[in-house]
Formats: sequence, structure tokens, C-alpha cells
Amino acid sequence: MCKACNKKIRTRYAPSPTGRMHVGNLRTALYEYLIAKHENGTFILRIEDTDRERYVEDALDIIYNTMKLTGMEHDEGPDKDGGYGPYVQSERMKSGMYMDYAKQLVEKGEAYYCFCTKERLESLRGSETTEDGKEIAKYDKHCLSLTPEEVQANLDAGMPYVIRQNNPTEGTTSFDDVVFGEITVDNSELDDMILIKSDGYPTYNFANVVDDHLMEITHVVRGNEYLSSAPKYNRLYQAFGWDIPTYVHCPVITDENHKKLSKRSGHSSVEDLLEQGFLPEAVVNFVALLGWSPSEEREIYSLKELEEVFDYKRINKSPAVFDIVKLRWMNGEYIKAMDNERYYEYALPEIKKVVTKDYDLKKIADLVKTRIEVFPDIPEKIDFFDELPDYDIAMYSHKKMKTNPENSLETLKDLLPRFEALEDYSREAIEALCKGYIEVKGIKNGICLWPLRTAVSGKQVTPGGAYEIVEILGRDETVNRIKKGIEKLS
RNA sequence: GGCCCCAUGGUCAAGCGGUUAAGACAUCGCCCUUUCACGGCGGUAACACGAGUUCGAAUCUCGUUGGGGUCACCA
Repeated sequence: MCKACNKKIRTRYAPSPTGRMHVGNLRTALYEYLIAKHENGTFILRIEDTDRERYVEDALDIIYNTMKLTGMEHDEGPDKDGGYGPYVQSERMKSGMYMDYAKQLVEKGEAYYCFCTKERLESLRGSETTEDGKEIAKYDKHCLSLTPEEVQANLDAGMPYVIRQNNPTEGTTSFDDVVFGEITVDNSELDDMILIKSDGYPTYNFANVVDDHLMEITHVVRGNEYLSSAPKYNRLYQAFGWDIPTYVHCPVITDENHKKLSKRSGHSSVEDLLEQGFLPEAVVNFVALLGWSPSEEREIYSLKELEEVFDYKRINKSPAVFDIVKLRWMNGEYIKAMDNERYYEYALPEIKKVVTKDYDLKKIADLVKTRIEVFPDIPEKIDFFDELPDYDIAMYSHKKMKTNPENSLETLKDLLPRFEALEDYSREAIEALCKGYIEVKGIKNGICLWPLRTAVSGKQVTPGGAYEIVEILGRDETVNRIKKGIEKLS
């Protein structure tokens, strides 16, 4: 229940099918979802496809898919009728409802027909420009002065027209936002925005208000970029005499340069992130924490857990930088916490990219589990399994281990026959072999294990230790690689 | 440029008039250890500035500076 209006909470995510899902939109959707679910409310998916020019065929699939992957299941939507349909604006338009509502406003004097041509509108603009060359314009209410007869004559003549909101030029308009508080603007700043386009479609601005009202949306969550047009939406509600929903404007998400997160960053959409190997649950968790924080000191939350603790009153106002480094850390936490079965599903394909021989891929996967942050980190860490890389004998030298090419050669020469003779080739036996050797020789672990691992991997840094690698390689390959080491060192 | 919004470490952030100004990521050091990672311990690092209000301001007010957003028949 909504405490303010005493109604069951209904929120909606209303994307436009124009491409990939921006992380800002994901967060908006997430907050809508959480606000509803926190109070046992209804979360609705509505498609705002009134812009036929930007419409992208695949976009709808992307939306459904992303919602599914993230676990944000909607209660009502195009595929789930809840009695408030249709849930696609282009379908809602077929009944002519937007036009009817617009006409209601015309009758009330809150809107008017406008027959101005593009050319006239452009000439209106030219006069002033912004710093970056953008034209500044505000419609001059030219067509407001048309008499009803003139309007009718134009209509009869089939002249193209739009319907504009009629905003006052004096006084002020205020509205409340739960995160930004009360905001007041001079009415003289309010442009007479277009409600119905000349193609008969409603604009986003208009359809959004009408649909939110008809669908009984209680909480409207959207990005900060809508803050400046919010007063105009408010006037629309007032003009109709409708209840104004609770506004929740979210702070912007920026890139590391504090600019609006754009495609250029390479990770502006959920799909980008998924392609880069991030887990949907990590992305959800991370995005939830961008502009919001829980009251307790914790950062890892599943969607279910977020539903419980989410309090939209704790959303903050200042913009947040999308820090991919922290996302990587968080993703790593999710990987470490994954149960093995699912972990293998993600890890094995990455391993197969560089390991084609018949090794125990799951054991290799185990090796990297605590060493990666995203799955594509895997290949470069394990490429030595398939083929021993060419390496320099300087690798045998390690200051702290007190190893050098000379004592390494000795170790490898000693180890070779022992491995060749090893019948039971198990992890335990391998360990026993090495430990026995270390004890007999009275040397430090490193003197034995560093050269062994180096010979067998050709690398100074490997996931896992000598035992694990040697076990996975198998006796033949291990013996082979020890021989190569001896050759190199001799 | 007009209007609107924002301002705590490099980043995410807690904080609502009295705190040694949390915590996380990153970074640095130590421990663990056959490398790396994991894990554990610790360090460096912040209230943009200036006036008020107040016994007392990161917290309230105003201004300055800086940043962002917006000004479409796009959403």
C-alpha cells in the first residue's frame, strides 16, 4: 500500500523499443520493480513505441530478454493482461483515445490546434543559439489566436496540424519529487509542448501522462533528465483533474569523466556488460547501489534481498560515476559464491577457447575460480595447458624462493626419474613425492616446487600451484615438460 | 545563454546541529604461502570556497566557484 494515497502500489517500466537497454534504464526499471515489490505492489511493463522512426525490430526481444535475465518479472504487460491493456502504445492508439483526450483539453482551453509549418517553426528558432550552437526556441502561441471558425476551416481543408498544450505565461508551477523535494519554475519557462503529432500519434509526453493515469500508476520513476519537463506533465494532470502520482527522479549515471554514460564508454548497455562476461545478478546488484544505499552496512544483495530492504526514500540526489572496476570486483564476488555446476556452465566455454587437449576441464576451472573477475579473464591464465610456452631460463630465478638455473636443474634432474616411476598418479601421490624429496634433501619447499611449476607451465605466475598443474597435465606431459626444462637448463 | 538540479577521499557512499567524519572499490604495506589469487591485518586519502545563523556546523541560510541536465512533431 502507498501510505500517501492509500492505494495499492502500481509502478511501470515504460521503455521505447529503440535498441539496447541503457544501464540508466535498467536502474529505473529496477527501482520501479523494487518499489512495487517492497509493498506487494504491481509492476507493469508498457511499451512506448510512438516514435515509428526510431523503432528497432529486435528491441522488443532485448527488453523481454533483459527483464528475464535480471529476474525482474512484470505482473502486467503486453504478454500478461491485467485488465489495463493494451500495454503497447501503438495499439492503445487505435481506439483514438489519445486524440479524444487531447480534444478534451482543447475544449477546456488547455490545449489548441496548431497549423504552423516546419519553416515557420524554424524561423522562430534561428534568432538565439546556445554555446554549442543549439537553437533556442519557445513556441510563440501563434495559433492560439485562431478563431474556432478558422480552426475548423483549416481542419476541413485537410491542413496538417498538431495539438499543443496551452501553458500560462504568468505565475509559477510547483511539483514535489521524493528525492529532489519541491521544485518551482516560472510559467513563462513552460513551452507549449506538442501533445499530438501531425501523424496522429501522441508524443511521449502526452501518452505517458494519459497511460499512467489510466493504468493507475502510483509511483513514476524516471531519470533526472525529465526533471525540467516535469512541471509541464504536472499541468497536464491538473488540466485533466487527475491525481498526480508520486515522482521519483533518479540521479544521472555518468562515465568516469562525469559525462552522461554514452555508447562511447563501451559499457553503457546491459547487453554490453553481459557480452563482457558480467553476470546479470552482479549488474543488478551494482546498479542498485548507484544512487541508492541501504541502511545497513552491506553491499552484496540478491534481487530478492533488495526487494526486502529497498526504501526509495534513501535514493540520493548527486550524480554517480559508473565505476567498472568496482563492478568487476563485485562480479568476482558473485563468481566465488557460485555453486560449481553453474560456474562450470560459464567457465567451460572460456576454457575450451584455449584448451583443446583432453584435460580435466573442471579441475582447470576450479583453479581460476578465485582468480577471475569476469569469465573472459580465463583464457590468458590457462593457455599454457595446451602448449608449453617458450620461456626464458631466467624464470627459474626467484629471489625469495632462493632459486636459480643451477639448483633448478638439479631439482628437475632429481624429479624426472621419480615422476617417471610414479604409478599412482594422484594429487596425493604427487604431493607425497615432492614432500618426500624435499625432506630427503632437507631443502625449502620453494627449491623444489618453483622449478617444477616453472618447467611445467613456462610461466612465473600461474593459477594454482605445482601440484594442481602437474596433476592436470598427467604424467606423460609432465615428464615431457620436465625433460624440456632440463634441456633448456643444461 | 535562460531555466532547473547537484557538490563528503580517485570512485560508490554513511552522516540529518555536538562523531577520533563510517564502510566498500581502488591504491600501498604486512601476514598466510611453491607463484598469483583467495583470506586476514594495517596504512595513505574527503566535508569546493566565502559569509552568516548558533555556545557549537559536513549537517541550516545566502553568495561564489565548479559540475551536470534541459530547452525537438525523441523518448
